[in-house]
Amino acid sequence: MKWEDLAKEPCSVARTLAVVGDRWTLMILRDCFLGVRRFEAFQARLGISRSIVAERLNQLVAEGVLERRTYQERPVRQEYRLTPKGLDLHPVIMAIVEWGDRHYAGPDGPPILRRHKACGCDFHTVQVCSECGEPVSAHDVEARPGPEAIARAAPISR
Amino acid sequence: MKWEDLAKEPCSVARTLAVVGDRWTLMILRDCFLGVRRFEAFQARLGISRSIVAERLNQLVAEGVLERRTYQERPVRQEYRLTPKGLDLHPVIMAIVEWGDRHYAGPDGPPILRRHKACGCDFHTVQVCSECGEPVSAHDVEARPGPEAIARAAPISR
DNA sequence: TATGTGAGTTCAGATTTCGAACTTACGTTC
DNA sequence: GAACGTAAGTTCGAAATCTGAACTCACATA
Repeated sequence: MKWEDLAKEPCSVARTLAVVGDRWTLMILRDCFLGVRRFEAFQARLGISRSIVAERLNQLVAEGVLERRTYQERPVRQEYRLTPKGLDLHPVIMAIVEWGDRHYAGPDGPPILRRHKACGCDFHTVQVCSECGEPVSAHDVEARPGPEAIARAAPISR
Repeated sequence: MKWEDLAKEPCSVARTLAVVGDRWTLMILRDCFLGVRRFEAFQARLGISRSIVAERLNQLVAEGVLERRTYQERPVRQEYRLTPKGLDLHPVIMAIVEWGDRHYAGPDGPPILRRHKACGCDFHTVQVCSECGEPVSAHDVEARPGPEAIARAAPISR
C-alpha cells in the first residue's frame, strides 16, 4: 500500500491519517491550537524546511482543516486558521498530549499546563463512552465491521 | 529541526510524535488494538515493505509500547503485544477514529462499529475534563508553560 | 523429496525530504 | 533614496527514506 491509498481504506484511522498522519502535520496542528497562524511563525517554531511548511499548509487547506484568510492587502498577507473541521481535531491533539504527559513528563510535571476555563481547574482529558458516560479502556471495546466494510469484503458480483 | 530532535522538545505532542508519529506507526498500532500480533499479519494487512514493518516494530519494542513475546520455540516464533504503556495509546487511536467517523464516513455510517462492553451500546468517544467531567472543546482550554518549559526559557512566539 | 511458513535481512533504485538560496513586493530607517 | 527588514513563498541539488523483490534460516507437512 502507498501512503496515498490510505484515504480509500474502509477504516477511519486510515482516512484520518491520510490527512494528518504525515510527518510534521500534527506538529503544525499543535501550533494552530496554540494560536499560531502565520507561515513564518510555523516555520520558525518548527525549524523545518519552508517548502515542507508550504506543502503541509496547502494540504490542510485543501482538506478543509485550515482556512487561508487574507488579513492584509498590499502586500498580500495570509493567515491560516482552523475551520470547524479542524477544531474537531482537538481531541486528537489532547489525547496525544495526555500520553506524552503520562509517559514522558520530567520530575517537575508536564511541560505545558492546561486549564479548563469552564471549571477553572488544571486538568487532563478523560475519554468516556457517549452512551453511558463511563471511561473507556482498550479492553472494553469490541469492534466489528460496519455495512460499508461488509459490502467491500463480500462484493455481490466480481 | 530534525525528526529525531522531537523527543527533546519540552512538549508532550512532540515527545509522543517522536515515538508514534512516524508514517505507518499509528497504522501498526491500529492493528495491534484490533488484535493483530504477528509480523506476517502486519505486513499483509498494511501491504508495506517488510523492512519498514520490521523497523517500526523494533522501534515500538525499544520504546516499550510493544513487547516481543516468544509463543513457540523450534522454530522461534515471536508475537508483538501491547504493553500497558501501549494500551495507554488507546485514547489516541479512538480520537483519530472519532474524527474519521465524523468527517469521512459514507452514507452507510462508519466502516467499523464499536460496542462498549460495559454498557452494551454502540458508542463513540467523548473527551471530558478530569476535574469537572464536562466535555472539553478547543476554546475551553488555556495553555501555559509549566515549570520545565519556563526553566528552558523557551518563549511561545507567534 | 518437494513445498510451505514465519520472521526476518539485504540491496539497488525510486521517491521524498531537506537545507540553503532566491524571489517578489512592500514597509522602515538612516 | 539606499539599505535593510519581513512575509510568504519557490527552486534546486544533495541526503535520507521507502520500495519491491529476492534471499536466508529453521522447521513443518505431504
